[in-house]
Amino acid sequence: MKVLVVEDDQFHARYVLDAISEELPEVTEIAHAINRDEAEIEARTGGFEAIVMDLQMEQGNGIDAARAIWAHSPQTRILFWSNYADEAYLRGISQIVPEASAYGYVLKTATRDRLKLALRAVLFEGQIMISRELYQYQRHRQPSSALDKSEYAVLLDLALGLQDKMIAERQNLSLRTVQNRLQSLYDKLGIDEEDGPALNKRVRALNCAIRKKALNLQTLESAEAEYQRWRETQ
Amino acid sequence: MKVLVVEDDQFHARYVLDAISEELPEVTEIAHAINRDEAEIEARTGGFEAIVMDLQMEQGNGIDAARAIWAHSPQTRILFWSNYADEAYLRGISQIVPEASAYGYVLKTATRDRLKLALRAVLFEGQIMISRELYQYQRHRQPSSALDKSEYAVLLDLALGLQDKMIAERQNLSLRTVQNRLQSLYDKLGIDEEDGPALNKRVRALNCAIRKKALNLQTLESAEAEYQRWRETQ
DNA sequence: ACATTTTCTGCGGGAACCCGCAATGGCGCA
DNA sequence: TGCGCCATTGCGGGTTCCCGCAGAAAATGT
Repeated sequence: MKVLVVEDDQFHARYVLDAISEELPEVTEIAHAINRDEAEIEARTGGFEAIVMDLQMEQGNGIDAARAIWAHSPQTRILFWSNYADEAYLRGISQIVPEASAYGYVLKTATRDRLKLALRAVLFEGQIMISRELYQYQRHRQPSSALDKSEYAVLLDLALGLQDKMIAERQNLSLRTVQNRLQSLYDKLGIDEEDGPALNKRVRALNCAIRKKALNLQTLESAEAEYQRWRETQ
Repeated sequence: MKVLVVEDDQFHARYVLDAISEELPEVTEIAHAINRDEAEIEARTGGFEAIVMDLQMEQGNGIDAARAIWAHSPQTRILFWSNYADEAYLRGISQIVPEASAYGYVLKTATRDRLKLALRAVLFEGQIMISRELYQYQRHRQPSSALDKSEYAVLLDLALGLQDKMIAERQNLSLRTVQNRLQSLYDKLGIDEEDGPALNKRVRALNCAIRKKALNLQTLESAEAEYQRWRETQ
């Protein structure tokens, strides 16, 4: 079994490499990439069955790297190993994970035992394994506070700075429907329940989404890139 | 000389501790805190002359911790050791650093030699030392693209979601002047020069500020807390 | 098949926002 | 002192945004 580790922090890289060789004697070869370019080249040419990847890397972000890798070899199992329990990351990943693959999400603050467990479960057994801290965001039939898919899509467009008309065009909705989506977005982000004077709901929504970790810098960058691509074809 | 290291990542903590004992034999005692509470208690009771602190910690952020420490002992020298070269951090720090103290900002990606240099320069010699990657934001007489103090203040209020009238009240400006500030903010963030269809400038400004690292999650949290405090006294 | 609920859509109005124009008032410089 | 420059402020108008109302369309339950 061949495993690739993508991690730019040398200490964390060593830690994972050690954990892998301890927990998975089945692994015959371990490679190590320290940035996105290296990772994609290695993944394309190395024929790895499994990858451990840090989501925060210097150039680009881990989700885009994973998308590229999965586009080329959709059966690759990827364990994401991240500092942050952001809903934004989990949403980004679950949108791109292919049917044929397995993935996991472990926090760097997890114990060594939990990391080892995830390594075995995901890389070797092909299970899906998500850290409990994130699982709350997985609620599909939600308690009214989780964003559904279309609301999240509108949130992304709002975050880009698009106006209602443009969002309607991109989502193939009428203007009024977009405004309804925004309304429920405002509700779910809890914007009106704050007392105090009136706020600019649009900006407040972006602010809250970021503070609640529903969006983060990588999400914004990805959405921006996607929007620019969309605009070329409009 | 007594030094306190505030760092929640065990590997990075060990790295710094090693570097300190190698580079600064003058240090007689090294303590280690792994979160904000520990850091404040240690700093208050330990009588440290110098601190090395990670800006990203689990609870609260490093800047608020530094503010609390400096409020209690303003001569303490603090070397910030961070993963990110965000303008937001530098602005936050330079607003709270007391006259009597010295501080430094080093990236975790810096070489061991540069870290050692910063340790000696800041902790021992009491110099100011800022990583080159960040120094670009220090331009006081700026090439028209850097935000001046009042523009940054308006940016913070905008980011909170305040509307023009409220910003005017908080900054003691007329409505129209706030709008002028917003105008120059939009210019400097480069919002109009994008082709494409019109955007919602307010949201776009927040988006750009975040992508340009002029704001980050910690900034938003701090500004939010400060705003809530202000509202109590209104 | 029918009734009920939910979602989508258009219309209209009040509020907030963006910004051009012009008047005022400080500040430096010759 | 006088002149020009720039920040500040008020006014007005066009645009966008937020949202209540009500009808149309779709989904759901019986």
